[in-house]
Amino acid sequence: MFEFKIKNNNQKARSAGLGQARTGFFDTPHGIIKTPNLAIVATHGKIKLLNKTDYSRANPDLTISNTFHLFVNDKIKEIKKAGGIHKWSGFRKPIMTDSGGFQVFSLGWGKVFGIGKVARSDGISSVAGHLNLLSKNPVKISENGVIFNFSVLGGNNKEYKLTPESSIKIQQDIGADIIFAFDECTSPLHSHSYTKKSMERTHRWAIRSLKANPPAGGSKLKIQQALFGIVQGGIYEDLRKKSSKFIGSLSFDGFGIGGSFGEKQMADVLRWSLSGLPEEKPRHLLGIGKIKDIFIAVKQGIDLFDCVVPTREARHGTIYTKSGKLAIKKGIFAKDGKLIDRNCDCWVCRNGITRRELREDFSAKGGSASGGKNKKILGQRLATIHNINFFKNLFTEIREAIADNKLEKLEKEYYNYI
RNA sequence: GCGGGCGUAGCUUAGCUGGCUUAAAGCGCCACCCUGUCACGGUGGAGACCGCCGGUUCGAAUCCGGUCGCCCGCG
Repeated sequence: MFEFKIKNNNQKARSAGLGQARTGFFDTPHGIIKTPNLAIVATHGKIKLLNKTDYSRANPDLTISNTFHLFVNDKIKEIKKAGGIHKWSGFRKPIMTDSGGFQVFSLGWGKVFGIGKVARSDGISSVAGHLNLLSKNPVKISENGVIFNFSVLGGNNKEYKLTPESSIKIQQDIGADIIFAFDECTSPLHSHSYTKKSMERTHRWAIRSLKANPPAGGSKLKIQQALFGIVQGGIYEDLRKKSSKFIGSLSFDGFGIGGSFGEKQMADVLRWSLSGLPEEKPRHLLGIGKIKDIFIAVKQGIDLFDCVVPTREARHGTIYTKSGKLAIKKGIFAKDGKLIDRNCDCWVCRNGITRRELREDFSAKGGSASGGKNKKILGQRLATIHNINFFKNLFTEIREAIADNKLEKLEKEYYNYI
């Protein structure tokens, strides 16, 4: 189990200096994941708005759920009782869970400073310059773990605690095929010294996570979960390389590249982050999924991704087509009787839904207040199904292109996104 | 014909015992945004000479008269 077979590592391209792209198969208890591939985000256990039928229509290859959100929303017992997340959700393909480490950032510094996974260049210059905001951070980090308390932001006074051990325990109860070590995601706003301190703590947490979930291959435990360690180090070359070497030396089943960074640093940060990892194990780039970035990462040798982009943008009315994004809520589509994408084979397009119809399905109009809302949700559901299929096809094309050594050519076909 | 009600952004309305209104909101429209989901979303923006004419007043969307249009009763 959890064997990773690299099928095509594009030796020719590598020797020509054109990149490290590779294809492979990752064997899990719920099927083989062809790589490169993308996990569709299902934070609370299920992809937002999709019912069981929609799942079979969208048919994602794998999904990723979130330890922190399932924990805080008190779903763990329910999932465990059902016999794990596959039975609980009805999705029988590979599932991952994130450890909650990202929420240490997204609900902490990310929220306080209003920055996201990929920080924009015009943001606040540094955390050090805004120490007055320290007291507003609802996330308290210590060597032992992390305490979340949202009362500083006006929430209730309840505390939620996660440690490497408890995160792993929860992830075992959830029972996904691939789980992640507990870490702290840092941002480009953090200084070298803080990032170093945080990274070293994340390394200690990695060892603790590993101890709490011994590798499946070498253990007699019945737990059939692959554990991925996470490389941190922010935007700093020395730290990234160090983290890569350290995490890469541990007996993880695969690796995640974590952290929030600036838009222009993607390729560099990835190169440094991958420098110390063993070739024969899968590498997952956490949270990245804009098409431009996917190509950058695949060329660096990333095997797996997860990202909210396909589903969140679908809910916000952004429809992906090969010739570019369609902001389907705009007025220009009110009389557009064309198919959403005539080259698309998704369930929505196969059923002949036009742009005008999909736009109408995003409208809150149409009858009673609740009817309007349901109608709006219909559009969002259809868009979600379409976008999932779009990204699924994108990755199929990427795998084929790597095998045919035509990745550069494929990237050019997506010029609208580059 | 008589009595009553209503006419404010593209739509639905708030304001209507006059100055806090350079007229407000929701929807719609436009632009931008979304990267290990606090998000069925966020941030901006355009858009109204308050039906029309006249009067009272220092000052009227708000009061008065007339007029046009629509609605409801009674004939």
